[in-house]
Amino acid sequence: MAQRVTVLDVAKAAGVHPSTVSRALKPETRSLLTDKVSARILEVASALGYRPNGIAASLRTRRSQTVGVVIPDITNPVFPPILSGLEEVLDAEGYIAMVANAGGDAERQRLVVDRLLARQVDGLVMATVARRDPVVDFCIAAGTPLVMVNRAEAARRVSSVVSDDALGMGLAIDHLAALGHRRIGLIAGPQHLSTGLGRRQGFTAAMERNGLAEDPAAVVFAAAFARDAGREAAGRLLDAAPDITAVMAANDLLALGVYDVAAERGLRCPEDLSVIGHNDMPMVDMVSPALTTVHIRHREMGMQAGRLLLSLMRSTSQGGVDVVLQPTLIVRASTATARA
Amino acid sequence: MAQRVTVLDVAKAAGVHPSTVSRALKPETRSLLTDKVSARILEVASALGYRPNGIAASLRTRRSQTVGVVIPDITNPVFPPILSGLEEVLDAEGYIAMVANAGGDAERQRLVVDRLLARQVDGLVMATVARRDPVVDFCIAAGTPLVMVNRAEAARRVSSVVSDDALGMGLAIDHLAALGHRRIGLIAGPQHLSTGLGRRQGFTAAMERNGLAEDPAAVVFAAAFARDAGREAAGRLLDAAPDITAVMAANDLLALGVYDVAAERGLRCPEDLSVIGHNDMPMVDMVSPALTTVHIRHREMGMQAGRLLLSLMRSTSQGGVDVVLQPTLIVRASTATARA
DNA sequence: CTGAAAGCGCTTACAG
DNA sequence: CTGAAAGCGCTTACAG
Repeated sequence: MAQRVTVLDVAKAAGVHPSTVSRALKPETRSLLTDKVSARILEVASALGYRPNGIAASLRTRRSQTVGVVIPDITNPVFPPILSGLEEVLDAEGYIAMVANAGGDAERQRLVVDRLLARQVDGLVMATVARRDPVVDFCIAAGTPLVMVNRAEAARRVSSVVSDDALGMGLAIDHLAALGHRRIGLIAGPQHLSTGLGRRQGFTAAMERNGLAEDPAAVVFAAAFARDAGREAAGRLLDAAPDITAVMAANDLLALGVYDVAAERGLRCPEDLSVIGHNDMPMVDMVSPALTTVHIRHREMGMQAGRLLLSLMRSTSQGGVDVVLQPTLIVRASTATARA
Repeated sequence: MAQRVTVLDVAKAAGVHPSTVSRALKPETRSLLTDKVSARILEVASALGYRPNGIAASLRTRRSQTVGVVIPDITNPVFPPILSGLEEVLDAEGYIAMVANAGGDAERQRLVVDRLLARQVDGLVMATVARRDPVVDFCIAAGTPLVMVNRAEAARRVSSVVSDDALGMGLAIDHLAALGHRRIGLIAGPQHLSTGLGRRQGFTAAMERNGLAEDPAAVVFAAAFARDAGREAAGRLLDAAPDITAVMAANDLLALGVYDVAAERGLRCPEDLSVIGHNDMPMVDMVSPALTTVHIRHREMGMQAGRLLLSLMRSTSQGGVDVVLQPTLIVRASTATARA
């Protein structure tokens, strides 16, 4: 109802030309006008309850002031803080986020991106990316400014913000080694995701650096970064390598799966088995035992992604930038001296 | 780059008028055309990589196929499942969600809504609403289809989807009463929110129904639905009413605050003190002891809100509908027989 | 069944 | 410093 007032109405009421109204309304061009004129226009506009139609402006300027964000599962607790940081940065510059919960399926993701592009988003943030990802090809072909967050693709063609997975695993393994653990199992994540691969490689490197032998039987792959997948993998791991004294999980949900299996089998944590996670997602300080884990600043990740995208959208930067955040180790109650 | 192709280009390439292209592209109007013509147009369009400009279409049709979602804090675990359900429903009908993390401040919320309206959203979902909320007045004045989710306003002017707070509290108190608890404390939430007020009223009604005396000293108000506020309130509660054998918390985060204080004071849960939460947010099954709580189907809540908004946007319904979801009680390890 | 015209509401070179 | 004109890319009555 209210949205019937247009620049033309304001112009008429103020006795000026529509173009003058337009100029009065944006702070950048307001200085072109006499103070008296712009003051009158502003007054009339607010009296009439005028609200500029952003769609019309977008069509004319070819900039929608809108950014598309593609997320695999908003329900995964790592994403909300990323989104929150991203929005804070974007919002300050007048951008609004179109958030799409796209799931893990590439076909569906492509459809979602297509819809976002049809909506003329000025930029795209993808949190869904696999190491080789056809959806990325699709985005690149569209020529829209693009940033990946949390995960990167193998062929580093696009700017990204990720955590230093090797560093994180290094901190964790150093901690276990210092506690006297020698036989450490790994529950690795999906290897088609950069986090899955990077953390597994980081594990191997850190074991080597600590002079520990990596037992092939003690490296097990989870089908997904999820608690039930962790449960399943933990079962396999403890069957194949019952002598391990510690389990490194590629993320916190997998670590919770380890908790489940340990409880089932009567293994006490940390007395019989130390467990480390990755992410430091909300609430893992409250589980029992409180989880030792690699802390990633997800909010900061989102903010950095926002800044990167902003500079891309303004052509301030050419892209090809990888921002790598340094994680830290949070020692809690799930790790202890290795059992004899 | 790709986005240079327009209806005009397609029309020229296909040897028809732009309006014919437009008709060929939408399934609804396609039947107006000869199969041969529309087939050729579709072919040419895809060959040229044509993607309709949604902004231009929106300007013309005055429908943006876009919905604004205002959330106080996406980082609060109740909201992601709501969002997920909402998007699923909206997405199926071709709508995209603009999600704004607006915080708790009314001034800022109004600004966010203003921006969403400027972007010409076809509808609005608010998860931020207080019992009396100036932002709602603002939205109503704008005349945009509006649905509230999770919380409702006092003066039921707008359609909403909420949980039956009285029922939830009833289930919880019945459970405690059955376990022999007579002196039950309440950590109530903020009373300016419908959930805070409704749960407190539900508590009182349920105590009465069970023939239990409500001790005024044993009802304490938390400043916010947050863990630290719960901690602070739990301290006050246990000081004022040290003889209580159970604490009912108005949500899970408050319940976790109770856990913190109980641990500090050497009270064992559930042996010395039973605790019940509200929401059944993710991970509360993993805390120690696993939290007994009132389960709300947040995803369903989002889906219902989506359907309500859809019918409002299509003028299929007049609004004024309140959808109330029935919660269930999930009994876990934080409640037990009352101590002697 | 298809075309020609108008217009959604804004902004921005171009004049003056 | 302000106005007049054109056009962003689409859709939809209106003709024929």
